[in-house]
Amino acid sequence: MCVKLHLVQNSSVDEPALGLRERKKRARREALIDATHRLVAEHGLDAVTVEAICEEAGVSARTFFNYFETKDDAVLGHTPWPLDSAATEEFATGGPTGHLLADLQALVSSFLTDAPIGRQRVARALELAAKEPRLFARHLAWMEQHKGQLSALIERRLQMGTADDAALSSEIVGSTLLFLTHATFMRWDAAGGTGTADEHVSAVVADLRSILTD
Amino acid sequence: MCVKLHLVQNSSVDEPALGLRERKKRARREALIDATHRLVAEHGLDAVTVEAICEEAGVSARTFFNYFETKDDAVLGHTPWPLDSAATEEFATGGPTGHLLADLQALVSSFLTDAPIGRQRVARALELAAKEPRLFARHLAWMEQHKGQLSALIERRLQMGTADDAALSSEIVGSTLLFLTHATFMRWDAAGGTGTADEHVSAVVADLRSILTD
DNA sequence: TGCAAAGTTGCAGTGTGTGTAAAGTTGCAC
DNA sequence: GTGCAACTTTACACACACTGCAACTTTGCA
Repeated sequence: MCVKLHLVQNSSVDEPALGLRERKKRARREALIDATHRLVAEHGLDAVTVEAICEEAGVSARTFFNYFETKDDAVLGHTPWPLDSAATEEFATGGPTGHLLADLQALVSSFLTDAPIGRQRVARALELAAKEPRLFARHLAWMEQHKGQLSALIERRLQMGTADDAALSSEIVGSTLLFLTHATFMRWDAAGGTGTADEHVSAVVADLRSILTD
Repeated sequence: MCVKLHLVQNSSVDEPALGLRERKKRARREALIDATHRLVAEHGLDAVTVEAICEEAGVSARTFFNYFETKDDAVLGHTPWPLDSAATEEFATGGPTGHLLADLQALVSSFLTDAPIGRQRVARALELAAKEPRLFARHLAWMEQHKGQLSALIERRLQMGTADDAALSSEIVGSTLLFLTHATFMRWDAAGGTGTADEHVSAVVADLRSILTD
């Protein structure tokens, strides 16, 4: 199968123009995700083989695994999580507001908003994940993988916080951060992708608080 | 390899004496878990094949998969979650205290305490899971698998609760329940398995509350 | 003792994921 | 443009997880 890649010229100003190599890489990555979505939507996760996906995308099976660790990751569009953004740095150094909870919410919001995969593709991934529990699990696992980095981030933050905050373990704060991200993600999805990440994370926090303060 | 099973005579009064068949089944199950623990502790998860485990346990590879869905499940001792215990029933019908939070805590505690696998084995599983992120992931996946049942449980409970509780979605309560279970599980492990599940779940709730009420 | 139900086993097969080395592309300096 | 270094893709071989199936063995029970 002969497939042409759509190479989009990056016209943003702050990002230096990407070379052909990098653009091809991204295009191929998205082509693989899209091919996976198409096939899985039609036949279901287990009935689709990596080989079939590769044929659809016009790429060798070996290449597939250069892009994704597992088949499931291709559906989810998972890639190593860029935990070195401006938002994470600001959080670690005590910002943006100085209140732990508010800043956690801001961080969750930035995670969901600046996802390294387009909004539409996220939506399609969610749709499929709802039908295939295994995908959901994989998503959780993927988040869990980054918990070490997250904990380190939080460790930095807690050391410059108030005495109150410092009494918390970075472990539990990290878990909470993951939980908030996850729950917000789901709530956003349940709302059909409408609204902003900010709104949803606030709603989740409110619910949680109401459960915990009986 | 010729391996003899240790068949423990069940002497409890309320449980009718188990037949030979059932006792053998349990013994084999535990033998498989133990063999897996031994080998994985020594060589690491990825270096241990199912075949090796079966040789150690004196069982055919095919039999292994009659007991566990995946290799990872054998480490974790996972088995279909018995969500029809007395504790779950009590929770669904508004008990034991009538306060949602307190009853959630009791439920978490019962999950961890009445695990269908012995305390020691749980401890060993936790030890191994700490070193192998994939196991953790699988554990999360396993919990996620039961979320549907959990949601149904919570749905029943919420319908007989106060107006306050009824405003919550069973979704978020279910997620919270899973989160509490998970976080407590980890905290218990971090404490080296000392203390009771009750104590740890309370501590987790306290921490969470302090994060959320800035 | 004998029969039905439950459990175990070997075997063949599918599919995921990895290591490796050769072949093809791109970036860049001259 | 030419040429070389760095990076990517690809084919191939392989290990291993896991499944379906059809004997075969063991247990429960009359």
